[in-house]
Amino acid sequence: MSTPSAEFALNPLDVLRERFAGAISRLYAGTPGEGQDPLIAASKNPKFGDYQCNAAMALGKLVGKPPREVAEALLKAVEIGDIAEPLTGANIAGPGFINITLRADALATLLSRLDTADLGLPAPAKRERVVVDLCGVNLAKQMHVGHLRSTVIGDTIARALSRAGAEVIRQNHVGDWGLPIAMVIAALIREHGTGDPAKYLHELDQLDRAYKRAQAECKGHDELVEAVRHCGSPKLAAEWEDELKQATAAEAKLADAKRTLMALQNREPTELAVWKRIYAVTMAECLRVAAELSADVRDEHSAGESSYAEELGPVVDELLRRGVAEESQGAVVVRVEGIAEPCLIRKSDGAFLYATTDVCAIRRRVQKLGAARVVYCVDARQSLHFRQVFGAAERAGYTALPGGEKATLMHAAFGTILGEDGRPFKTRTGENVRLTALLQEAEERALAAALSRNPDLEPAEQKKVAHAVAVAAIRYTDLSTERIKDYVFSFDRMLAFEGNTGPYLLYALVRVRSIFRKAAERGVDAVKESGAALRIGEPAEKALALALLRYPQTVRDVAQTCEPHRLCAYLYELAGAFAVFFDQCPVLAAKDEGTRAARLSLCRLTERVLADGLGVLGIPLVDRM
RNA sequence: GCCCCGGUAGCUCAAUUGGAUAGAGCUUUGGUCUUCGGAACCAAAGGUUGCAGGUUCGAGUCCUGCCCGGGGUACCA
Repeated sequence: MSTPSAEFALNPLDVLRERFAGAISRLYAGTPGEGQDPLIAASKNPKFGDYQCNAAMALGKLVGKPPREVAEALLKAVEIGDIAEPLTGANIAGPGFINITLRADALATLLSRLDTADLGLPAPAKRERVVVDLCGVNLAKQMHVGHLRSTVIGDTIARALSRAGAEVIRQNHVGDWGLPIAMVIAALIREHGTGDPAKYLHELDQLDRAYKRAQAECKGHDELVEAVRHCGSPKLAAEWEDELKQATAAEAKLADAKRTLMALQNREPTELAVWKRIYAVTMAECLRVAAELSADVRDEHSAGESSYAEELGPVVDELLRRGVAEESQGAVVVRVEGIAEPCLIRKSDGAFLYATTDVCAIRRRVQKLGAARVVYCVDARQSLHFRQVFGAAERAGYTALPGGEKATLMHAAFGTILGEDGRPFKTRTGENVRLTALLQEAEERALAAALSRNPDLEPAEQKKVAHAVAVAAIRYTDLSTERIKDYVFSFDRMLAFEGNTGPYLLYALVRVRSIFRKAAERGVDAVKESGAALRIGEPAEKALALALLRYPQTVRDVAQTCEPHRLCAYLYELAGAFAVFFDQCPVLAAKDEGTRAARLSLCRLTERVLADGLGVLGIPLVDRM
């Protein structure tokens, strides 16, 4: 996420940072203050100017002079006359803050640099390769609310990285292997025989039911039953007859599942055919749901657990041989510094675990795919698991890139979606809420709300608008707060359309677009005029311009930190700045043609940044709503 | 027990990673508008940032100890 050199910078922060750094190094060469960060920041309060330099306090400490004296020296030494109003003693405030106000013409120049095809985010010469682990579909299960955050946040992080110039490889770590799947396969073969599974298996709902059935059938083996069985009392055994029968049946089913798992691992045609069918049926449905949420998760992003099956044994053996792993209580573990619980990579019965797969995944992603960064967009409850796996991979040397540099592993953890009761979000019957159901209800509500405000909405457009607003509401809610925090799911709040919501941002886009539509109706050549020179006069124009200039760095920050809520907050502020501008600065009815053209340019740029930003959030765009 | 995460206005959340008087939205009250979409804009009201110490020019942010809530804690994924 490199920043452009200040010479071509469009971000005032970059320009000011460079100029003040220059002044500091000239003034304090050879002193402890020489390398002091200029500490340039956008001012929170307009009365402190547009930007501020906060370095004088730290410098004062370093060179043993009063901070205000340092500030005085700084503002005399720094050369920013080309972009800022002249600095005088009046610009020094408080303990030594230097307040800076940009010149209107400089603002226009900077804005024109933003007005390029890439909106200030040119592709860097060296594109960093990043793997984003997202979505996490499970075979034989519908996409439900438990997949929402990984899909939406992961997709947005991937988009931000890509927009900031990274080469992104999305990886859907599909849960397509292991005993649970074997249980389903075993159950299906018992129920339908060994014939072609395509003949009886058509949709995911069948599998969803089969999965639950298989889970239930294999359960029933608890410690109480075990105790009764072993106590040898005929009386107790008679009383517990049903439970014992159930347990015996469950054990048989479980044994069947384990046999099936072995068969699957040996690529037996019957089991493999059922597995393939389950895979096809599941993915067709789940990828369609992902697409409806405008998440870019496609078949080629799938890298299921099954694809690591062949690597597990050799990796564990290798780690044992190299002394990275050790035997412990019959199992194989990798001990990780600073964590009490070791990372378990082979069970005492010889089977592998999900940690084994994840260690192999790191090896593949870094050493084969060449990822300099791997971002895991996974539930925060997996935090310990990833600390263990990252530590194990590190010890194994799997985080070393082919060139020798070390890859960065990051768990972009997110909190839980809660119901109104504060417990994890479920249906009244305790089921997981399906994403299709969620989306459908959101669309119905969105349509009703849209029609109540805009009854003239063309029937042909209604479906598109309802979908865009629903996706905007759902995604924005999920993205707009810090991802580590839990949130309570509420249709009412996300579709309230007032304040900080996805629909509000769409509304801002619709309003700016309607200006151009109106322009066309009135015969104004908006395309030509909006290419006119920018001119910043009114306070509302200036505030909008300052907001626009922050866009590229905001996207880079989101890519760096994997925190989409920063982009949400930015876009909300931009939408707010535009709303004020829209309120106070007539565009088509501007007092003269020059002003109209300049304002059309500002509108065009606002439209482009809003659309681009909404695109990074994965929110579908509309012209009307 | 140990580990991780959270605690900010009545409610939902921010706070540019240590900067000025902690900001938005919702709610409430009042106001703006013969004008490009009122899903708007402006203003008022609302705070011991869980508690107590510490670090320093400066702490919601960092360090220590407590309190409350959630989660995780060796052979499920």
